[in-house]
Amino acid sequence: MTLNTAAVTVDLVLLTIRQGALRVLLITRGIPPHRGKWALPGGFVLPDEDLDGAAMRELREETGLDPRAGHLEQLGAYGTPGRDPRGHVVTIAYLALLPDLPAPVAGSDAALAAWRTPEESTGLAFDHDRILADGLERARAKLEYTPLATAFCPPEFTVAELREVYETVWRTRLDPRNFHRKVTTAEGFIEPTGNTAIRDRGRPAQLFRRGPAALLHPPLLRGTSQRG
Amino acid sequence: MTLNTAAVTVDLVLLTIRQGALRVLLITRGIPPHRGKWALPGGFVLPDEDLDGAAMRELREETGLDPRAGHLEQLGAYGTPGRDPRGHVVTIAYLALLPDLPAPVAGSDAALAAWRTPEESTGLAFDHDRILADGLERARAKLEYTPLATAFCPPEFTVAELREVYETVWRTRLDPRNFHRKVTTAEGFIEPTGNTAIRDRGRPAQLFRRGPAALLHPPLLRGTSQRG
DNA sequence: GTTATTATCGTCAACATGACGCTAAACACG
DNA sequence: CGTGTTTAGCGTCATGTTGACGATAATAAC
Repeated sequence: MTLNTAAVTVDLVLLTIRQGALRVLLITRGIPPHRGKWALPGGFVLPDEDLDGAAMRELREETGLDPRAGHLEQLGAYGTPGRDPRGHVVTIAYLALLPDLPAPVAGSDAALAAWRTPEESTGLAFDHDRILADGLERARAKLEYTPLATAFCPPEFTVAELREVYETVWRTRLDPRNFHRKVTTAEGFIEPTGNTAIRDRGRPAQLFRRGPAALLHPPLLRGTSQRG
Repeated sequence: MTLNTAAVTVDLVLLTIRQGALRVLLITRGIPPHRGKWALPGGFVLPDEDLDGAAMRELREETGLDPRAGHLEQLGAYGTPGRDPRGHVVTIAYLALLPDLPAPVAGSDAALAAWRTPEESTGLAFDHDRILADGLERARAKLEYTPLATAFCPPEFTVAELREVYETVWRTRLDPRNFHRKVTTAEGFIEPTGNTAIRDRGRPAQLFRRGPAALLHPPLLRGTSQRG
């Protein structure tokens, strides 16, 4: 039965919004191959460990975050021969959308892990450039027809904060009034908590939490308005 | 580096429309485990073989079909410990949408392979019930916002044939007039070939081929009309 | 010819969208 | 306190899209 075996790893595309920009968590590799290069965090799947379980374990190890705080889903399998010089290594990539973390990165040396923008994140080890590109594309597409933008937000958030998620991930500006109408009328997207908050300036805003919907009806299409 | 290795297989969810129903290709297992049970076709990834390449090879072996005739995409990785009694086996599942094949199933014993409806396809070997369910869900979702319904059609097809694809996969009825308007106005979905064809009865219909679009704008949402 | 059947175009009300005006409620400043 | 600035959130309107369905065209069967 040992016709052909491969090592199986999981790699994580961890996305968050920090300092007004979409950022991905990268680590520097401490051991060969690609020693010293930037790479996506990841590791081997342990014996008797579920793929999803391995991804959740890695997420906890890298960020100290409970996977339930954000969103974690499988992105795809990458197994091109030669993608790892050590031999046949198949990696299962996962995509996570996370709220901005209170602590930088728990459990990791700050010099070895950093939140980078996608533009700063070229030349990664292995085929991680491709995996990152696939993850970004998946994230952008999913914001249209799922309520996953809320995964980038803390438990309570304002409509403006949710709009900033869309504007950041899609690299566009959205009309605040039309956006407000769309997200508050989309069934099950967000629910008012009854609380209000003052963010920087201006009138206080209502706080919302994520609603029960798994799909957006109608979707928030990207062809929305550009604001002056 | 041999910390933990697993066997890597590909399994295929091959969907087509035959005799007015959506059908999936199943095989009967000739060897243990699960000998005699129905299962999705699949096999081991060969050394130095790409995952996509292994899926295309299996597709050719099982159907005799060129992968370019339909659509083939990765569905996901399944690696729960215990899913295969032989040990740690991770499978990469692929989803294919295929036109109705001229020959039944080339290169396979007819008694060992069959096109079954999803309703007939419960109790499969391994975790193939789950993989099949995920594949069906993916196919249904993708018809909404991609032009992949054309992958179920021959190179030239009528609007009515395309509509039957949607009706079959979604298990609904769509209004022929509104459907015609939507697919002919959606940019790059289908292109007229200039030919016409008479199908069963009635006025001859124009023939179309698939257009260049990769995404449907606007999407064909499922909330369409029920016809009496 | 008449009838049955399907293709394709047209109409219309309901709804959704994008552009944008307007008021409300906070803070900063004098 | 009053005024200016900022953001929240509501309202309006022209335009586009959708679903329901009428009408006509083009074929085969008879």
